[in-house]
Amino acid sequence: MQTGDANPATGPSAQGRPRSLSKGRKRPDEIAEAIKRMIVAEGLAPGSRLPQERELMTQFSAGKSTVREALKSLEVQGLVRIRTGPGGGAVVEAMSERRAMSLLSNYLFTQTISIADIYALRKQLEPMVAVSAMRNIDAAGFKRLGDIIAVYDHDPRDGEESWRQRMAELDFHMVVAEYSDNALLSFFCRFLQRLLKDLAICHDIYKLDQPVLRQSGIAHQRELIAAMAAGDAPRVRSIMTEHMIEAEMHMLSLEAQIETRFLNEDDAYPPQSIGGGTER
Amino acid sequence: MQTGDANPATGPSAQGRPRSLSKGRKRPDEIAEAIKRMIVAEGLAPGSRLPQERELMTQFSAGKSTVREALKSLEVQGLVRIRTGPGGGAVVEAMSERRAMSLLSNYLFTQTISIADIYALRKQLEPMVAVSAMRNIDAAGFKRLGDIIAVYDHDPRDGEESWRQRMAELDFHMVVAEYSDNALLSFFCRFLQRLLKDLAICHDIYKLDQPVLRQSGIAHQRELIAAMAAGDAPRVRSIMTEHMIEAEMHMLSLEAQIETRFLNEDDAYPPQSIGGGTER
DNA sequence: AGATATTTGTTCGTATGTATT
DNA sequence: TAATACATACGAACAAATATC
Repeated sequence: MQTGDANPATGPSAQGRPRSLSKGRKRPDEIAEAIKRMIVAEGLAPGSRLPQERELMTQFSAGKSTVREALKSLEVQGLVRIRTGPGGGAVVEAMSERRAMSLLSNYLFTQTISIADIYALRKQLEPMVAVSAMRNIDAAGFKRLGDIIAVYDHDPRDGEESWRQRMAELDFHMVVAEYSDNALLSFFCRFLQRLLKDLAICHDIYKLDQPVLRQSGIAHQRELIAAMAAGDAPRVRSIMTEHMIEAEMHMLSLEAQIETRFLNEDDAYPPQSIGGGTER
Repeated sequence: MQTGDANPATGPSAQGRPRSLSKGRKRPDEIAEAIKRMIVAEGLAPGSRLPQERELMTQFSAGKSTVREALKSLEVQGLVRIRTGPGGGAVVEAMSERRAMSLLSNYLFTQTISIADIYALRKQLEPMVAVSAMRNIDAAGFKRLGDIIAVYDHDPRDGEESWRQRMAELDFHMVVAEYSDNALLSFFCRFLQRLLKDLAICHDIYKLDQPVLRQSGIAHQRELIAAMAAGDAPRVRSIMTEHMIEAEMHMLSLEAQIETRFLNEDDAYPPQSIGGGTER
């Protein structure tokens, strides 16, 4: 049964769309939910292929564009990726951290967030994540941290380089959090770091070089690496706490209230635009 | 210029779609991004109306279903709501916390999360959020908290009621977090609470009554209310910390590793299904 | 490398549902 | 109630991408 019985030009006559009931819910959403249920029910892992457009059309007796909308919805939610060509179609996908952050930033867009808010959290979470990372980091990880420090181990030539150094400082913490095995903690930390990278207000702050602070930051980070290598959890915690307090004081001395700016999942660090729709 | 010059049945001949460049990006995504940019550029607040389908079609020289897909994408992201009828169309919307959590849970679905992970965070964040809430809560807030406690101020008749009591205990913390003016902190706490409500493993745990723990929990919460009313921040912090430690011990004694289950934004507390696509 | 087949991507006329006036 | 304005849905035709031979 081909939805419309291949009714040529006449069209309207035998419309025949049962459409169970039009109880508020719209067709594409119903289909999207049905597909989701299918994914969980069959325990489809990332990589599994879903039925293709054609088949979904008949399966749900829906039109092409309706099915497409449903698929689009799933794509935006980061649950599937759609490919063209032979053997193409929708494949189940694991949502990227990047997309999760973009989506979340859309929510925060309407909220008011201050730098103080962010640091109130970082003061608690960064020490925790550092201790957690300590238990998993390896030589390669330490090398990555060392390489990052090298980026800001000298005076910046201009505001541009100063900004890049601040980004690298945040990358340092990004890498640390990456080694934590607490996925929630890691995500929260990295999200806060991402916010600091993208917030419009911070952008201006980062252009100013603060030699004293930068020196102190590097000192803290080197001590941190040593403490992590030594497996000294209390020391890791206290160093990171002090590091955060210092960073907070610096940031607070500049700006207080800011409006959340959007993160864009595609661009590098553009301070404004809403979080991404589709990967790449 | 009407997209296709109202070319009747001939159709294909003068296709004339410039399509700037087909560099990987697909049309609906381009349009969605363009609309997003429009929203930020013009600073459209929630409630503002976007151009309607017809106009967007001409504006982007795109077909109906293409525009529709773009709009669908924005809808899933919680940025607009679409209404039918005269004066209908897409209106800018503030993303709901509920949807933000659903979307985020889709990401966590593929990660491994343990109860210990959740409580490691709660131990830090709940005391913080309680202190933060203390500064904003009013008489009405205290009344809400008291009413919630009443739900579990007695022995449950069965596993069903025991479960409802556990939900109410989490609601207590939900309300506390609601009064914090740190939107990030509040969101993180409430998200953790939501996870505890929806995780499949927890579902089983909640069916067992633990009279001793419940009594102790109530005692803590009553002390907490008193400390908040008195504006005693250190006391609020220490009570909540102890409360969390106790709760963690209880939960850990039951289960360790769990797979993240999805949150569903529509249903009440169903332990499995992927987070919602569209509101309501 | 080029041709071909497969499958998604996009358009557009038509028809219908739904909310406003 | 009717008219109107708008979204919602269908599906055939065509375009573009991509895998396979």
